[in-house]
Amino acid sequence: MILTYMYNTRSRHFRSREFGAVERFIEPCILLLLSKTPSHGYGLLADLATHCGEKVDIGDLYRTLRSMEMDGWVTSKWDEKQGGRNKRVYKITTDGREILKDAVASLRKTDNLIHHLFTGYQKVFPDAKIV
Amino acid sequence: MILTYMYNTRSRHFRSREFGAVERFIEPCILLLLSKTPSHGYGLLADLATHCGEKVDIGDLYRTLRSMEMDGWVTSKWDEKQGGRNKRVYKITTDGREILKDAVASLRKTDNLIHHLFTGYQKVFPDAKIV
DNA sequence: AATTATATATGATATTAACATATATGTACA
DNA sequence: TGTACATATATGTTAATATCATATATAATT
Repeated sequence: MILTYMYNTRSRHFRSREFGAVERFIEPCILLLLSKTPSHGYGLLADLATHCGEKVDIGDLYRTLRSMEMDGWVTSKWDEKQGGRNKRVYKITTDGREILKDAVASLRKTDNLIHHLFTGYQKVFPDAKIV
Repeated sequence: MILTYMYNTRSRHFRSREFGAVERFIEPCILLLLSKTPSHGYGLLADLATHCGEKVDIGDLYRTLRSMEMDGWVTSKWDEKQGGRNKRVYKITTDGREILKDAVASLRKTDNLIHHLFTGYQKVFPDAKIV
C-alpha cells in the first residue's frame, strides 16, 4: 500500500522538561545501602531520598526489591521480632555485589558522557554561568 | 474485598544488567549540536553516536526531532538544493537554547548524585579498582 | 474515635525505549 | 540491467519503565 506520509503521527504526550534522570539508578543505590547493612523497604526510603534524588516512589521501591530478589541480587525474610507491623528485611548477595560493581562501571561511562556534553556546552557558550 | 497478598504479582520481564543510561539525553545532545550549526536527522546520527553514546535509534531520532519541533525547541524546513533525497533541516530556536541551559543544569545535579554514589562505593569498598 | 506514622503490596495507566518495517533517491559495480 | 548499498525520512508495534492511585495491616498519638 502506497502511503503519503502525514505530518507527524505519534499521539502527543506531555513533554517533560526534566532531564538527567538516570535509568534504574535506584537499584545501584539499594545495593550500596544493603552493602552497609540489611534493611527493609520502608526503612530504605529516607536513605534513598538522600542518595538517589528526592523522588522515590514507595510502590516502585517494593516492586524493585522483589524483582531484585527474583534475580538473586538480594534475599529477604520476615522480621517478626519488633513491635509494629512485620518487616521484610533484605540482604545483599554475592551476585548483588557483582552487579553493584558492574553498575558503578556503567555509571562511570555515563559520567564521562555527561562531562563530554558539559565540555561541548562550555565551548559553544563560553560565557555561560555554571548553575 | 479482603485479599491475601500473593507473592509478587507483576509479570516478570527481562531484567537488563545495563545501568546509568541517562533518560532523554538525546535531546540536550541534539540541542547542543544544533547550537553549532543547523543539521538534518540522518546527518546528526554520527555526531550523536560520539556525543550521546553508541546506540542512537534512527526512528527514535526522527520522532524526537518532530516532537521537539512541536514544542518549539527547533524549527525545520525542507532543503531541496542538493542531489539525493530532500533533507529536512533543523535549526535551534531561542526557546531551544533556554531548554538546553536548563538541561545542563539538570545534568549537573545528576552528575552530583552519581559522584555521591561513587564516594559511597569507595567508602564501603576501599580496595575496589576503578574500572 | 479519628488521624498519623509505619509497613508492605497491587492496579492501572502514562511514558519512554527498542526493534522492525515502509517509503524514496542516488551511486557503485558486475 | 539489475541489484546491492548508502543516504534519507517516517511509521507500526511491542517491551520496559515510571508514575499515580489505592488496598491492606499495625501501632502510636491526639
